[in-house]
Amino acid sequence: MNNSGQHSQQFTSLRQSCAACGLSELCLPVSLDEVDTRKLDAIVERHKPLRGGEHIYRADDWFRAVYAVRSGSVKTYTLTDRGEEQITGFHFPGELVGLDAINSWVHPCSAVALETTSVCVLPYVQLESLAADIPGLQRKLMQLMSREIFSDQEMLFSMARRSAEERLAMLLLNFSGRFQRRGLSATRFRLPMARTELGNYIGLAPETMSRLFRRFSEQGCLKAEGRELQLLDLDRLADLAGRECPACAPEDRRGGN
Amino acid sequence: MNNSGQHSQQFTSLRQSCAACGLSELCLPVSLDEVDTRKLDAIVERHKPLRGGEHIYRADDWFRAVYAVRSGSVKTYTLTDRGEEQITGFHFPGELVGLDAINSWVHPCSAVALETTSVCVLPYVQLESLAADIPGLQRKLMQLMSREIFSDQEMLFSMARRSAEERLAMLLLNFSGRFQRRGLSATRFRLPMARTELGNYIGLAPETMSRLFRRFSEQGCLKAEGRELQLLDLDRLADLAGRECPACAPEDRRGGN
DNA sequence: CGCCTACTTGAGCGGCATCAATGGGTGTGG
DNA sequence: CCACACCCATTGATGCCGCTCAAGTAGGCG
Repeated sequence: MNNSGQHSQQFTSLRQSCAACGLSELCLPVSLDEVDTRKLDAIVERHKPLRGGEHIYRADDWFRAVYAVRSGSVKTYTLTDRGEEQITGFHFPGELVGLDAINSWVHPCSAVALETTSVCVLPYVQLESLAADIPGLQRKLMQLMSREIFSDQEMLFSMARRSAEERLAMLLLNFSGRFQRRGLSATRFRLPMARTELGNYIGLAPETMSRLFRRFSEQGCLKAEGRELQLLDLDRLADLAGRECPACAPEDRRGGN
Repeated sequence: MNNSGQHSQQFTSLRQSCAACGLSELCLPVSLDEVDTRKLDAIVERHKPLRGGEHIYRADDWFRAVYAVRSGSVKTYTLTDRGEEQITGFHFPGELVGLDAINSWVHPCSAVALETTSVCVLPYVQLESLAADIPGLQRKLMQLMSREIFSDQEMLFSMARRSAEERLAMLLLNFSGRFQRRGLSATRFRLPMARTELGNYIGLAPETMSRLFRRFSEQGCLKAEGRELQLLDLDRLADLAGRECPACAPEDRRGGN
């Protein structure tokens, strides 16, 4: 539809190598030797950064490559049959986007930058043949996909039965852990997305999100100023996320009996 | 527990080859030539069938292999921190189980046979090196994992906002499609699991499941006799699954207004 | 300055979990 | 063969959580 000009700017000197990338521990090249890393380097395309709101690909686009987030953040989403946006994931530096298209060769969801974001483009056909050459790369790819399956399932069964409070606590802890893996603070970070979007992702109405943030603040385990978050009590959040369901509070179960 | 004798039958001639397996279209060997299929055959272990209730592996077990369901059906589940079972998936012939363990080398959930079930054991280390030899196999593996990611995400965002009615309709259609892919009837099948388990999977109480089945029957789109199901109106079910949310029924929205 | 979107706060209601009790199906033991 | 236990399915009553609606505030941007 829209999408600004994207005036051709292929001249950017983006030949930063995988070897020099600070995310190599999180991304693909882990455990590759110098030669293999160079081979990988040779197929990676790096373009100029995307601005917030620009799409990496759209649902139903032909699948050509997977994308490694290098900086910034990415949101993936589909449109429901009712035309509403349904967010399927948030992706931070060191994480891959587009793996769900390998099976059908068509992207089942759209991916859009939430802020200024740069990604490494990994053309899939070449990545595949490279993986056949380099056992370590093949293994790493499989591991990444396996982890994606696992974390999706974890989210899945988290959503199924858990209360709104539990869902939000889990999401905050999930973010906390992912920021920490990147060497950032586990307790203090800035959300790149609106609260509405967080709510969309975990299946809660914006109003509920607002009330939850206030409740968490009142309980002293959270401080929020706009998108700037500070987790004040990780233990308490873990309690909120895990234990403490209506059915297992030791005292106070319903009026009678 | 129960189940007839199944006297130790190690002598069974279980060397049925992948080439002869009717599921080859669904499982791994698709598009492999005769030589490659034989190589795959060589690493596949086939044991005697499991009886209902027997485990393939348990959560926290060391990861050694992935498993292809050949006949019967499998349920995967974890225990929540509250000690309750949370079902993470149902798996039918031609589908792989255990892919979520590749990343950590430990099974994050348990897998148990729902009925008499036979599986092909695919030792992962050997599968991995075989995949490096056979590009077609590598691609197929990646596709399978990609599909798993996609369908998990689909389930995920299906659960997030949808009503109980929509969830059940989606699940029934999902099963219908999977039975059809195996060449079985899309409208008539026998569920291998209890309704309680279905409800557990989609996050609904058993009582709600019961009421939903009755409602669907009254609407004439379903006939259920115990675990024997007959989908009478797939179109109507699709409507229930997709459109028809509380917010978009054209008439009859709330009392007032 | 006006518009739009995000966020907040309050009021009301409905969907679905929960509790409770019953009935059927099946395996088990007398 | 029947009695019993156990699990699963059903049905009704009750109440809470979180969605919906409505209104107001605040912040970003042309």
